[in-house]
Amino acid sequence: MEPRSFEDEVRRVLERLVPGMVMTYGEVALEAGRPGAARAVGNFLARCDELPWWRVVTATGRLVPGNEREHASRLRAEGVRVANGRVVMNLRLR
DNA sequence: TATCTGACGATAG
DNA sequence: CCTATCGCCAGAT
Repeated sequence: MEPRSFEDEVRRVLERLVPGMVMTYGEVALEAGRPGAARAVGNFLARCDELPWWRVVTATGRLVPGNEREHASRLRAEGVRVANGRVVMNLRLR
């Protein structure tokens, strides 16, 4: 069997995200079976308009550099809290 | 095979 | 909180 490409793996992950859900680039990479490829995920999303790229942010909740206005707008439209240019992340208590 | 690029991430200061 | 660094990855050259 021909192994699916990196981009196809990322599509699989993004396609099952629903409005209001947000993931980090690193999480997407992990779910796609490519731990550590967070940077590659960003590069791909940068030139992919068929996917919900706005539902992906950095590990600290930062939005897309240079396009924060639109990014925040799209997120808020789905009920996601955004403040000071970043998504209000859930506190992951351990 | 070697380098370079970039919507990343963790860490040190 | 911020910047500087370094490590990592997939693609393009």
